[in-house]
Amino acid sequence: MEQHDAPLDAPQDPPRTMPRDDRRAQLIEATIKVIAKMGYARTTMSDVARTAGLSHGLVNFHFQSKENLLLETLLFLSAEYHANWQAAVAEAGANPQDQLLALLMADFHPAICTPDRLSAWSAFWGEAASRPIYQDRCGSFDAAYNAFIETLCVQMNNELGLNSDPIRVSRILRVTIQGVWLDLMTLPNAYSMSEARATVITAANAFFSNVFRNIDFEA
Amino acid sequence: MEQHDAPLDAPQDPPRTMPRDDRRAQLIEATIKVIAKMGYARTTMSDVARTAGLSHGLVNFHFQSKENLLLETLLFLSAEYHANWQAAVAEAGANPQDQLLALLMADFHPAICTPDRLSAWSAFWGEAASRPIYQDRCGSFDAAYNAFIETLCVQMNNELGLNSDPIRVSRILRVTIQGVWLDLMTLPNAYSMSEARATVITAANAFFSNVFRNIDFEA
Amino acid sequence: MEQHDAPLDAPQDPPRTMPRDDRRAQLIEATIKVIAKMGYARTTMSDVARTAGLSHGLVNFHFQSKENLLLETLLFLSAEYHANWQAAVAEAGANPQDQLLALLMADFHPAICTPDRLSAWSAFWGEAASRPIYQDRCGSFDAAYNAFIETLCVQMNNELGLNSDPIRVSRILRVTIQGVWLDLMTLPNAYSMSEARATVITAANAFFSNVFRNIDFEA
Amino acid sequence: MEQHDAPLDAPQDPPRTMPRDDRRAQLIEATIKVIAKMGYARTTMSDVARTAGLSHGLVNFHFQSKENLLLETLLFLSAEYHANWQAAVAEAGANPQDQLLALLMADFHPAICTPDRLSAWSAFWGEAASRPIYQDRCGSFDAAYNAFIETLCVQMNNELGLNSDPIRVSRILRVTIQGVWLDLMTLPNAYSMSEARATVITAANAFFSNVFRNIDFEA
DNA sequence: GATGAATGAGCCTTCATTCAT
DNA sequence: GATGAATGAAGGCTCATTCAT
Repeated sequence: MEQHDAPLDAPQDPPRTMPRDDRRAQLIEATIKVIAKMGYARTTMSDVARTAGLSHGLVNFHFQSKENLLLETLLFLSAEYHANWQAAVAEAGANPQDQLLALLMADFHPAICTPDRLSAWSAFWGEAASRPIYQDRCGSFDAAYNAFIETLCVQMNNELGLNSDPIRVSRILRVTIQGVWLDLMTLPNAYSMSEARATVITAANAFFSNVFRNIDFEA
Repeated sequence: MEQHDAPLDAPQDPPRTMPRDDRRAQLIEATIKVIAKMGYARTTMSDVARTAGLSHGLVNFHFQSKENLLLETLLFLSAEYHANWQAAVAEAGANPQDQLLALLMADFHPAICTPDRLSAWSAFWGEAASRPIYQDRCGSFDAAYNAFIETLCVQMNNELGLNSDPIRVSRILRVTIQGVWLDLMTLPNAYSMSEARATVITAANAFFSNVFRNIDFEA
Repeated sequence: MEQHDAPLDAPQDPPRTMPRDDRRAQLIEATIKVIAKMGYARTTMSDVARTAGLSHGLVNFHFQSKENLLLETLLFLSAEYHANWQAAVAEAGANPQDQLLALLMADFHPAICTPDRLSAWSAFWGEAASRPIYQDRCGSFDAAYNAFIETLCVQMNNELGLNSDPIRVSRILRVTIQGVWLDLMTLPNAYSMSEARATVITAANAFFSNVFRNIDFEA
Repeated sequence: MEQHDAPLDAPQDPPRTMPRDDRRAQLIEATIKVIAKMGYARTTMSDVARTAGLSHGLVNFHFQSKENLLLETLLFLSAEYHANWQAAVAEAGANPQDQLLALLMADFHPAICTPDRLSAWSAFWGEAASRPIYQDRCGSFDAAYNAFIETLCVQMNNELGLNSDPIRVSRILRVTIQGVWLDLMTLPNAYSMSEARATVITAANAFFSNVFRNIDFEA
């Protein structure tokens, strides 16, 4: 506990004071953990503080209120999610088919698709129905995502000479990912991550002439 | 609401005491309403009692605890859901194609697919991740449902001479319905019930050679 | 449960309706049991009704309130206690020495000195300090008892030519019985009833020249 | 009570926050007062908090539950009782006769023998019969006490050449003190503290050849 | 007389929030 | 910045009491 007299260059000791943003990130990460473990309804400020290894007074200092802490946590998850698929798509190049595959697989990126994050997302979804302020961040995660996957479906149709309804197809792909996520959270004996990926690819293949037939799901 | 000065022959006057099961049903219905409106986390016993027009003591009298009231509510929803699709399938006859259509559309039956029930389901899903006792009732609603839709997919494949993976296809159909439900709850400007049905049919058509191409979604 | 059509002369079946006083006695006996088991603080009307095998509505019907039920229970115990030592003394004849012995042993009469009754007495004592209405019934059980044991001590002094203070001696004998009772209730490994009797006799012998030296404690 | 307009240098102002142990002691003292006044059964957390001049939330903060608060109060009384007679005996020197006198009189020490403490003890005794967890602390207050008074009785017998049963004698002395305490609590018109002391000494004299015949009870 | 559903006051407890140090 | 004691609103639960049947 004692810190006075600490020798210079003791890097393993967490500093007594940290930059604002680091503390905030630390607390948000703790919030995700607690929501995942306890559920939304039974998440308390003390749990969050204890998980972060901080005093509970600090949580209010940095986030003003529990309401705000939870909202900021959702905003963080939402931004992280957005950044993740944006990066994946950017890396995929200009080809719609590559972009769609990148988009579909992005949700299974290990930084995003952790048990804690899946649980936290589920918890926020459950509350969103009665919390207008959560809705536009939870509904489909991300309006830009919806717009983009629709665009891709249109481009795929054009490229492949198909005429399926891109709105419905993109919706099915989106909710399939969502549903697979929920399965991973909820099912007593859930299937593997590879099987989850395979399921999403199976859906995409059904609408786009099997173009993803040679994908390796283990990646 | 007022009853004073009730004219002679006012048969609508609710009896002060009711049979146990009727009161339980009444309280469960109130619980669904409150969860839908307030969300799981902010549902209180007083809300439930007030919504049912009863004293809060009665809720504990019939359900012993809040925990138990919520569990019984989930069990009720689960049983209701199960009974609904079972009835729909039974009515559809022996043809797998008719049975699958009946199954897919059953979830949109007006008795099941009300805003209150959708919201309540969402709320329970959100909690299920951290409540093992909820999981087997929420996971996929219903293990029998999963088994049955898989069987139907196998039969459809046989009949239509297809060889898609029935596990993955049935999973996609299931989560598509789930996802469409969540959309109806969560999206700021959700689409219509017909569009919801159409989306599910679109998914089924993609896997089963368009056999449902002539379905009327408005029914 | 069914009682209709009961053949004449079925004495083993408790009658649907009982005389007032029998029901009251039945409920008081149940109250003693419950207080003994649960303690005063955690005794509830429902416990009493359940122990008596009756509906809890009946308890209020017969006793108007919990407060009154408890008071009447104490009055019953008090009257029973009084009647017991009165009868014992009456049976002992006119000799003060025999009367004192009868009085001291009366408290160990099997009708009085049961675990349930001892516990119930302890519970009422504990409450008496803050309940003026209990005090004169609990303090020394019974003012007549105090007066009588003092009289006996005076008579014993006269007969034996002693001059100990009869007030203090009678007080010591009284509280010794009380204390032995409490021990039987409270001590983890209490001593036997014979040892309890022996202890009281030992006290009496100390003040009255060993006149009770040949008493058989096992009786 | 009022503090507004407090003059400069008002040192009596209680600090808003206190060390944990001080607050605990303060709350235990308040609990004793409330039990004494209301009895065990009607003691509420709010009463305790109000008596201590603190918010009710603080009681749970320091004691977690009512159950625990009451248990810790009993443990405190028990420890206090033990420390009191230990100190009295230590001060009395090595002579068994002096030690026994010190032990018998210790229970009337003004720090121990206050109306509030006597009432609280009575209340706990009353509950102990149905609370195993209270029993070993209430039974005879203190197993060490029992052992010690027995030892003293043996030593007194040896010194005085007597052969009374030390177990029964020590038991009578112990329950006489207990009974006198209960009298002070319970009797409508209880006798004085001096008379209480005199009664105990009278008992001791009866068993030990009047060795305490010259004691001044007023001390 | 007897029943048990219904009521509501009162209690214990939790927990978000404040604030002196 | 950081801490943790302190507050008090709010909620779950118990249980004595009532009352229609």
